[in-house]
Amino acid sequence: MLEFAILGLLHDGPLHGYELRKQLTNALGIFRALSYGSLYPALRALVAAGHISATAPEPQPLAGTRARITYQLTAQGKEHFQGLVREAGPATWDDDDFDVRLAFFARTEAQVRLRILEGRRSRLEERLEHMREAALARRERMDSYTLALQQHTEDRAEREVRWLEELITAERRGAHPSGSPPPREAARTTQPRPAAYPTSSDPTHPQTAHIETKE
Amino acid sequence: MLEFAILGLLHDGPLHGYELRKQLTNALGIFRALSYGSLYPALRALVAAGHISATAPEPQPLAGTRARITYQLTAQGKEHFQGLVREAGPATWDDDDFDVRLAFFARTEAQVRLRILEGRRSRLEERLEHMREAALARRERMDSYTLALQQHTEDRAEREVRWLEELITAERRGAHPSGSPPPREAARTTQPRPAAYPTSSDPTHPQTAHIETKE
DNA sequence: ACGAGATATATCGGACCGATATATCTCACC
DNA sequence: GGTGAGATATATCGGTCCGATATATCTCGT
Repeated sequence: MLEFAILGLLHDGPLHGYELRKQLTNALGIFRALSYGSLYPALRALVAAGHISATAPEPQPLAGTRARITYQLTAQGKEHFQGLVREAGPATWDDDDFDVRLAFFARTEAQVRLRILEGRRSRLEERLEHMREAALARRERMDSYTLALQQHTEDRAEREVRWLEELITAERRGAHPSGSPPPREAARTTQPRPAAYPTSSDPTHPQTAHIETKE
Repeated sequence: MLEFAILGLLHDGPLHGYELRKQLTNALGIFRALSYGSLYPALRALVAAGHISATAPEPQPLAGTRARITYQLTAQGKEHFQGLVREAGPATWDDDDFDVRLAFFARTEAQVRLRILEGRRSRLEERLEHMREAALARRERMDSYTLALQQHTEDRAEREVRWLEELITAERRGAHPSGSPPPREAARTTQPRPAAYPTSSDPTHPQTAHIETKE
């Protein structure tokens, strides 16, 4: 996943480790606080694999900075990234992975985008159903804190499902990456927002993805 | 963290590994899908430390199950847990850790509860501020997907802050662990599947980030 | 009688974090 | 002019937890 993110970011131009980390942490918001203990080894591995190339530590550091090593994508790395993008498997529906995938949607084919969004939605719906069952089964023995947490988590999941629904609708309608912007979280100031939920073009159950549910 | 959760759960009575995992994963909702690769080693470590004790694999397995090893809390383990509960440090404000802590609030002193809730709130507020700055700095170069994600994440964080605010208020008012229940997130108890439309039952201000109350 | 599936314990490699060490440069402040 | 806080930058290490996999036993439907 980290390697995927690095390759994705380097599409925008060469970067050195420190800056790369900032982008991944702050800018993209993915990786709450990416550790150098993950980053530098990953960079070395990518160099070893030939997916990126490293410039030797700058001989004459420009004013204001220590010598740095700049990394850039190789042709092979670009290819590898495209391969990874297409491999949108079950792991992709997970919380962290999903965010990273979404961050590089602009470089992802529409077909794959839809698959990821729908996979994520199914995943959340499964989780929700599961949560509700479990909650029902022990609603007696729950202290108020657990209950509060349970409800907040449930609410959050429901919201995300709705958000995904909007993204999916927009996607199907053919909103281009740099064209019209996807919905902005229901801006609940007003605006009834007609037809923002499932509707036509939704045969039955859109996806058959459905990964084996554990327990 | 895992050890903390195990010790916490075992307060309710002895359990064997398989069941313990179910409780941690499904019931408490913490640990999306706790791995046995974490659980069993953790159990052994806890036994070695004397915090829990293990019954030898049942000599005569009752009908219907394979022989199992049952674990129960020792007096020392109980003590250790109390020590951990009081050590509510910065690590506690993190997403996963916070959920686990909250799950055992019923066994946590009011003073510590408040500290955790407020710490969590500050953390979220910092993160929010940081996100907004970063977003502002590169609002030009953001594709629509990144923007959508950014906004959804922001919205989710705002909501959690509001939720925390309610919990904190309730806590200060002195809602006792087994007494009056804390606020329940716009209560919508059960209800099979509340169709996906914007619930406008939000009493608090819809938008407007009132993020000033940092300490 | 047979296989699918739940119950149950266990191990292994790998991904990522958190703390720490290190070096260099800038800038505020006294 | 000296000192120290803080940003920039690379690096390593131990630890925690995940994901896949192996194993054995019992139940139940067909």
